[in-house]
Amino acid sequence: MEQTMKTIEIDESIYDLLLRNVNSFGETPSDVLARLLNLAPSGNGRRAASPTNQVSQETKTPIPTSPQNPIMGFLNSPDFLVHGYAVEKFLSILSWLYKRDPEKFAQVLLLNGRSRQYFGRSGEVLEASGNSVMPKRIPDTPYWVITNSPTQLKKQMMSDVMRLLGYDPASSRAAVDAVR
Amino acid sequence: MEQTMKTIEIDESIYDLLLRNVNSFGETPSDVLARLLNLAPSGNGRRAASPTNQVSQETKTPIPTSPQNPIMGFLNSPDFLVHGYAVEKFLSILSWLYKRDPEKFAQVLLLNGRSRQYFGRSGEVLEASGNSVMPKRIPDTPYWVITNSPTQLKKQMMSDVMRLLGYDPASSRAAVDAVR
DNA sequence: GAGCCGATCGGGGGGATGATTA
DNA sequence: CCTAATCATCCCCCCGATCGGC
Repeated sequence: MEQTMKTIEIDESIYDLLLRNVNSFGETPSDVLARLLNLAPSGNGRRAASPTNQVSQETKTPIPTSPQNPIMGFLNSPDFLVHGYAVEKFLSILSWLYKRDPEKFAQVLLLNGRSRQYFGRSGEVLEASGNSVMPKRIPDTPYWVITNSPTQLKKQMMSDVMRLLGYDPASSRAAVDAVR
Repeated sequence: MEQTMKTIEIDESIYDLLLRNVNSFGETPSDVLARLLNLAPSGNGRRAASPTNQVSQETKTPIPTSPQNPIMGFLNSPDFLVHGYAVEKFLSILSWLYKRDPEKFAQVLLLNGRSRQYFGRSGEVLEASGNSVMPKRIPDTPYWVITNSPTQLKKQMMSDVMRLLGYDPASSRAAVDAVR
């Protein structure tokens, strides 16, 4: 067990829970936790084989292919798949996001870069914040976005928008990957 | 909602797992654990048939999640969540603190390092106290802070500010953790 | 402004890292 | 001299916007 240990404080009720789940002599709180959380024990011993695990253990997100995710459905729909350019896809996704929750979408107005304003209620606002910003109206929406940016930045913007609007990482990743 | 706390040592891999499962600012390891261990079979739709993995808990008390004190509300608000950089978050929190009590905020002027002045009423004051100090105005505030410091020091500063302004440890910790 | 998209490259800033000092 | 904490240099990444490609 050559592992770095960390010390944390836990609520007594959790402590009790751990106690109740001690399975053999000599188990440390860490051992019990590892089992309960379904982690492979660090050094020794066996692990409880339990495939379905609720806890997100890795950063790797297995991308769901079926529309378990509302946005997946959209990203695979003809309406979206028509688009060829990254800009079109970018705008299209934003438009869909707006439609899903027009109120909350207003939050995107908070996003900006070092100097540029990323979103606005008019193209002029955006033009004022930088040069050759190429503002475009997000279709069927009262909002505008800047459009002159590396694809990588468009992805970044999409990621920020998704986070702000409260989407889960998987949906966010899907949307980001779709900007291309 | 005061609970006795217990201190335990856990494997670093578990610690990392907890970190990856932090859902909102201000959550303690205990909060995260509570959520993970408490997991109902499945939140949505189908249930994972994995009794092997089920935690024995006759605990009827739903384990408390993070208390909602005012600053946590802010830390989870769009206004704060927009920010990507540690500096931005740092400034944003300070701005919020100022707004809550502009008078008392003046206390921060007392904070300094070995040679550098940390806060001031102008950028020049701060520049005079060190090199490449990168003074920035705290938004919507007559105060400036130095900005060129390791994140760890920004956290320290935040901690000091919170203490000076009389915030409780939980709020302080939440603010400190949010600088990242 | 009006052709439009977006890669490329210059510039600037964040903040890690190594230096410095108590 | 050694350690811990602060300082500030400087690398790297990110953003901006020009300009090449279609």
